[in-house]
Order: sequence, then structure tokens, then C-alpha cells
Amino acid sequence: MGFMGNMGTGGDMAEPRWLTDEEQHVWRAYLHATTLLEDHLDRQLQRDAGMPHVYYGLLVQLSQAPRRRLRMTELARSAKITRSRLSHAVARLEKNGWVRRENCPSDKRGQFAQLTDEGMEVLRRNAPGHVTAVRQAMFDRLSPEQVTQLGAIMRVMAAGLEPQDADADLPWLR
Amino acid sequence: MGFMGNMGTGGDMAEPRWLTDEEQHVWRAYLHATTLLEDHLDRQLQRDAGMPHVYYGLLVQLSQAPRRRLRMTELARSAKITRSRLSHAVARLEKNGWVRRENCPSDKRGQFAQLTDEGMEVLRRNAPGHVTAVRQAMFDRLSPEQVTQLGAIMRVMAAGLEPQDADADLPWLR
DNA sequence: GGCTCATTCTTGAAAGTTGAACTATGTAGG
DNA sequence: CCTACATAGTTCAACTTTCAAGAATGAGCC
Repeated sequence: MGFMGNMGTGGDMAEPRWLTDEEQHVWRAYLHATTLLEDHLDRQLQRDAGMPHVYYGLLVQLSQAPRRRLRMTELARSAKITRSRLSHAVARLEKNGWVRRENCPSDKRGQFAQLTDEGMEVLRRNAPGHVTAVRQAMFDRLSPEQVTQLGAIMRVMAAGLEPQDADADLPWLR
Repeated sequence: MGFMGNMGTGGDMAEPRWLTDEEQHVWRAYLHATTLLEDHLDRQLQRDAGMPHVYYGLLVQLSQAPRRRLRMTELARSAKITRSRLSHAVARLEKNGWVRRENCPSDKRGQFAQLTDEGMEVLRRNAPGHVTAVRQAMFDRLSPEQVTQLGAIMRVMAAGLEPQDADADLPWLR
């Protein structure tokens, strides 16, 4: 008996639609691939750049923002992490000298996280290795069609999980 | 200037093949979708079952094993986590009464992790909610073709990241 | 047996994450 | 102005994960 596929009826609980055999296999493959990849990138970046993948992603976001800085909330939103987590992360990156905090003049509650030159340099040094790792794990293994398919699939999933869609199944609240 | 796409040449460092525009978008979508989904499942299970997604996965693995038990190393391998992490996790699950440790008679170093009846019951209670969450996030949003495509893609990626493939690009070592 | 090396699993400390509580500031309405 | 509530960001404690080190057993070889 499984806990994703059909367990048979008989319980007094509402029966969901269990996963088909194919769906179970896809789900398992998804879990394996995503956890292996995230672990792989975490180790690669921890070894080469001295920070986990999420932190590296924060630096990348900042590097692409105007004046290389973003409000904390904005950065948290675009990196898909909580503000609490970001506070800790930025504190650590600041200690490394890769990010600097700045007060927001127009809103005294606000803070900017700004990428320092040193942070930019860390990014420059590690970008080649990181891109290579991503390529070897994903793009060099997939056909062009698969890359396109993956993009479409991931966009659909991400759209369904965006916070603002939390009430998407509660239309009567709108 | 980006750190995944072409940054232009001119550095003294070996230039990797940067990501194309489409690859960058796919990569971004992949990161968003996977982190949003993992966060979503973590919160759902933490709220309903009182444990993170990885721990729930351990119970699922055990529930499908003969006699509902597995050697620690085997469980770690199938769940794609380190033995250290598993040790801590099982300690916690044991404290909850959901897993029990047993000595392996044929190898005195070995330990079995065995799912308790209580653990089985937790699984039973939470399986419907969990499957529903997975379904809403993934299978109910994708076409049958996309599900098949996703399976193929994830299998390719997972295969390339399996530990034993660490030397896959070093054929002269074999 | 005894040596060496591999394997299994655990441990402890440091690092990272979470969720709730908290401070401070902004905003809307009387 | 004042109250009430919302938003921005931080902090604390509890929890989880990682990495390196360690204890115990197994396996091969002389």
C-alpha cells in the first residue's frame, strides 16, 4: 500500500484523487532531480564561493537591479524567501563585505541592500563555474524541445504557487 | 550585464558557454517553481503533520519497505540525504514515536529504522492532504503530455546527478 | 591472530531557517 | 491631533542541516 497511489477506500475520510502510476513515478523523479540538483549547486558554491546557492542568488538579483540595490522586501519577494530569512542572510553577506545596507530616505522604515564592489567581484569570479554546473546538470542533457517544455511547465507551476494566488480557489472572496 | 548570460569577453578567465536568453528564463522559472513548491509542501506538512516535507518522505519510504523498515544507509540513499542528516532526523522522529530503531543482527554496526504503528497512522491521516497539495501544485495544472515530458526531463537530470556518476566526465578513470 | 583499510552510524558545533513577537514608521479616518 | 491599523524590517528561540571528527564493526591479506 502506498501513500500517494490508491490505498483503497474504507476510511471515514474524504478520499482525494490518488496519483496514477505514472504520476507517482514523475513525482518521485521530480523529487530526486530537484533535491540532487539543489544539493549539487549548494556544494559547488559553498566550496568555490563560500556561500550557499540561495545567498549567491541574492547577489545575482542585486547585480541586476538599478544601482545594484534593492529594498529588502523587494529582494525577498524576487528571491522567493521570507523577510526573516533575508535579514539573516544579508547580515551574513554584510559581514563578508559583499553587501552593504543603506537607509531609505523616502521611508525611514526601509533598508536597501546594495551589492559592494567586492561582492560584484565574487560574482564575477564564480559565475563561470556556476553556469558550467547548471549547464552540465540541465541544459547540456536536455534537447532544445525539452528545454522549451521545461520552461512552460515550470512557469505554469510557479504561477499556481505565487502567494497572491493563495485564494485562487476561493473566488467568492473576490 | 548578467551573471548567467553573456558578460562579454575580456577577462583572463576561461569563458564558459553562457546561457542563452531562453535558457536563462527557463532557469529562473525552474528556481521559482521548485522553491515555491518545496516551501508550500513544507508549510502544509508542518502545519498538518508537524514535520517538514523531508521527514514525511522518510516515513513514506519506510511504509513501502518490507516489514516497514530499512537500514539507515539504504534509507538515506533512497531519500537522497546524507547519513548524518538522517541520524538527526530519525532521532527526532523516534522522539515523536513514529519511528523505532532496531539493531541489525547480521551486522552489528547496522541499524534499522522501522515505522511504528503510530507513524503509520500519521501517514494515513496526512496522505490525503498531501496528495491534494501535490496535485493542485503540479498534476492538475499540467496536460497529460506535459506530465510525461516532465517525467522524462526529471529522469535525465536525476541520472546525471547521481553520486556514482561523479566521474562520468572522467572516462579515463574507468 | 593481527594489520590495514573500508563501512556504518553517531555526535557536536557552527551555520542556516522558521515562525512569532517586537520596534518603528507610514497611512487613513475621525 | 489621535486612534487604529498596515507595512518594513529585525530579533529571539526552537529547529534543521552541514561538516568534520569519532567509535565500532567488518573484510581482506599476510
